[in-house]
Amino acid sequence: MNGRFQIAVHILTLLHSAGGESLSSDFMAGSININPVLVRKELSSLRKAGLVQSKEGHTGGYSLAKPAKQISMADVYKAVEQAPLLGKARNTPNPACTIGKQINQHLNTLNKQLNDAVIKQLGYQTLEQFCNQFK
Amino acid sequence: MNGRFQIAVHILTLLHSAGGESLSSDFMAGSININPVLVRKELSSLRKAGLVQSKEGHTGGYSLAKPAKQISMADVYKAVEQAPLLGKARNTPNPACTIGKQINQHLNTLNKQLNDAVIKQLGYQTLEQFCNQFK
DNA sequence: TGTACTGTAATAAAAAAAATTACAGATGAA
DNA sequence: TTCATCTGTAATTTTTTTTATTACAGTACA
Repeated sequence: MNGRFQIAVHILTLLHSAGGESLSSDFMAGSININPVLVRKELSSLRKAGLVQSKEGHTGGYSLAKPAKQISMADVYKAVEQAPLLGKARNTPNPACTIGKQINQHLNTLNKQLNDAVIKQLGYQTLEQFCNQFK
Repeated sequence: MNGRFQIAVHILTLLHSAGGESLSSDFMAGSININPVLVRKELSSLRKAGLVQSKEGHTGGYSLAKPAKQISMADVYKAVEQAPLLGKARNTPNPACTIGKQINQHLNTLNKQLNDAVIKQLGYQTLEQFCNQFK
């Protein structure tokens, strides 16, 4: 179980708190307390999802690509989550068994329904609302 | 990310399909295609949650502790899930940073809200309904 | 033109998950 | 009664995943 979502939220919160100023991956790594390369990797996902923008070179860094009001926690989730919510089984059920043969298909359906519910729930909260909790 | 939920559902589906007959952990391990000890560990959680019952000894084995109609997918989730849905960060954010100092608290709140939503969603489906999908 | 960045790839180290081994205890069958 | 077949766990090893580290090419500005 990894912590990509947490890291992504932490990054976005830092960027929002910077109020438009751009931040470097090294600076953010210091607040999150993880390796800067991981931060850049996460930022790469967030950039591809259109949530942050980056600038290379001397005065480079990262900033939000759009107002925090227009970024929902569902957007963050969609940007970083890859594995099914309820975990991913590494086994291959016995195809000679009636249950084993079909179970993955039904579990996938369940996972999809749940994923939709989670995205809906996370869609209720914006990054701005999340950040406003900080005093 | 582990596959405990999948395994638990697989176990319960097998037990339901057995129609009251008890099954051994070895038999179930064969359908799921994982180690029998893992199956017994999972069954241990399910037993503690009141979803299955077991009998030791020669003609021992496992069976459902109540009708599949009275077991919801939320019950299964609650019986086996331990880690937060969106993953668990292993870092300790920098306490000298305003954001770092508070972020875990706010992420926990978010996680709790999401957990409630997931339990609600999973509560809509019973084990019986899940099993009825199998042909 | 050198310094401070981003962007990745490749590799190593650490942590988590799963498999395996081992064995005590229960229960019914031979 | 004793043996075979189970459950229930603990301890250990193996495998897989996650995170950290190293390395370096490319960009932009001072």
